[in-house]
Amino acid sequence: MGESGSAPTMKDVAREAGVALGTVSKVMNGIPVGESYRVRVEEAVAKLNYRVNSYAKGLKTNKTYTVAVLVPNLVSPFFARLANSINRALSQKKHRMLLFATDYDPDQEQEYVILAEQQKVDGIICLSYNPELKVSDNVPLVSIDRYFGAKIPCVASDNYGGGRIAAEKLYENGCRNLAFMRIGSKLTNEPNKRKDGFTSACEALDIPYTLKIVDDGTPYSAFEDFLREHLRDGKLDFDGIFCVTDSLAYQIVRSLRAMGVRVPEDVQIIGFDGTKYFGDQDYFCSTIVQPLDQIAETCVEMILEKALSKAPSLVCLPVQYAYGGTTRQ
Amino acid sequence: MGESGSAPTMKDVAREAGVALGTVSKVMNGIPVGESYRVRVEEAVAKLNYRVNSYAKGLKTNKTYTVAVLVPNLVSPFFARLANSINRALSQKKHRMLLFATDYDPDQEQEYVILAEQQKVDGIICLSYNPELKVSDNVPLVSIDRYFGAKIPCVASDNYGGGRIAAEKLYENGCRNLAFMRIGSKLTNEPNKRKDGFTSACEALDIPYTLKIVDDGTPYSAFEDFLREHLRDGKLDFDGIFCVTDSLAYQIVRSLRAMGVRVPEDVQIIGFDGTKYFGDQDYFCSTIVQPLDQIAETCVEMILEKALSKAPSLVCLPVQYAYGGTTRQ
DNA sequence: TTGTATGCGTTATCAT
DNA sequence: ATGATAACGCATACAA
Repeated sequence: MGESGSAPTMKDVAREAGVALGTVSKVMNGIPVGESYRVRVEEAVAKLNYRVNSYAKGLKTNKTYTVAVLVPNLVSPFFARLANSINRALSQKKHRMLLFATDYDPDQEQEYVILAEQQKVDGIICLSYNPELKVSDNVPLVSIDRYFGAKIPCVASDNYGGGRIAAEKLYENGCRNLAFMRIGSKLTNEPNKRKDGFTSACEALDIPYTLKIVDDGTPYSAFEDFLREHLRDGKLDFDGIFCVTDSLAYQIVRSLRAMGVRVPEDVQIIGFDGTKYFGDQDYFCSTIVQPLDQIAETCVEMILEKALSKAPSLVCLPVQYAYGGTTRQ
Repeated sequence: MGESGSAPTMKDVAREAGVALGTVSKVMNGIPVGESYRVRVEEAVAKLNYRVNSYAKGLKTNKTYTVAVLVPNLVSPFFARLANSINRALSQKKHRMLLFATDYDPDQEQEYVILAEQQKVDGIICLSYNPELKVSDNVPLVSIDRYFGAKIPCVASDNYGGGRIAAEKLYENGCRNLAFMRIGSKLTNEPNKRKDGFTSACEALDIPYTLKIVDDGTPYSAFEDFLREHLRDGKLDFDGIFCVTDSLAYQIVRSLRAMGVRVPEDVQIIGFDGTKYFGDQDYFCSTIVQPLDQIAETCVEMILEKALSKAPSLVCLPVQYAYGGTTRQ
């Protein structure tokens, strides 16, 4: 292309079309120019296969149409779907997505934030596990699921409400003795509210509940031990279990079935997230579905909003119960 | 930051440190300068929280350390894992990933390729469904799973070998009447070779086989009809089935069990991809595992290689059988 | 309406 | 070794 094999520039186009540089710029940006000029420029563009250099443009305009997205990985279906939804939302607004996988590592998160800043992105959307993430205040940042303080807007599902719905649904389905299970960080993030909503609903319904909460890194067998402790004569103490994620719920279902406990006949189980087989088939389990598209769209809108400073500091979006085979219908 | 609220530049740092612009540049790029100068610059950088503007740098150096990755979506576990592996491989080589989801749409693919070119990426890695994708020849492109001709390197699993392994494994496990099932594009992409390897092995083993291949868009029920046609007195004609993907295999297993056919007792099933529950738990089914990390690393190495022109036009990487509960062990 | 000139933040080539 | 200066490709204010 161009003269020498490197990409053609506006100058090449201008020479080819026999017009001035500024005219080419105008045509490329849809600014009206004389009809004949426009045609000649467009022909030259087509002939040379010219592409605007967005680096030069970005340097000049201080706008890159690029947003950095930080998630732990793309292997967990939840993160993958989240990234997918964010990507779609950005794409609709003519923005591109720079994706960083942090692997839950606070140091990497910090490093990627710095990289994103160098990259002069128009904003950063992150699902962070670094409680003391430092970010320059000249780049907009929206957090998902983690409240960083009033200065940084946080978008999350209504985790508290989801916990309530789970308890209420189990109650409605006849359960009278519930359990909540969770493995997770001690960081104060929004998903922790799932438990609070759950216990609050149990208390309102006046039914007993048991909590089994273990720290990150605890082997899964801790849950199996817990289940076994509550198993007497092949019957479980509980008739309903709320698990903090679908992933955990799925494992619990397997363990219970292996122990001879029937799901949902003997015990009903509800997970959280709304994960589906292969992304598009059935739900793994009955679940509280997170509105990922809505979360993504909200994040993107907030990031691209100029007035981020006076955005709400926490946005909670409504969740929904969905049947997935591990509850009575 | 800086003076006015906008990000500080090298000029600001130079003024703050009382040195010349060029000196700051050298420090930022690790080029040796006098010890005292270096310290002063570093202090100024820290004080101002200065970040190199990669757009200015990219404009000057014509190197962006950014690679565009095009996949259909991040919802399918296979694509998500692939993107994850590519991201990791790029990250290790100090490159960033610009992710585009094409939704299988040839027009969008073309559009994103153009966008990537504008973005002056150092290369493009794509898993394309557009047989006539046009790409300027001044930007390196590596294709996954689709052979575009000798000029564009293609990286893929050894799909043919995988098909063979599936047939041989089923035979080894006692199967003597096999079936292959597939839903998929008629485009000539590498995964089509799964069938060829399978049939070739069947013929070598001298065992009969049946093919059920339907076009994209065909409802899944076509497979259930097919199964029912081959069901006599609760027994299936086949004792082994090779499915083109884990996703299909999973559905087939469900259908069969619903029909009262036992898996793996009555019929053994092998899928393809190596997909796991929630990305990190068990395999969905017995499967031919694709070496995603290796595919990703190969793509990245080739893209960052200067001598892409004399790269091999097709690289096939070895696959492996893995037990996942739908075969006899 | 079209053309010209300046500067965005950086690197690199010069003299010094 | 350090400091001044010219590009990189583009947008834009200004002059024609």
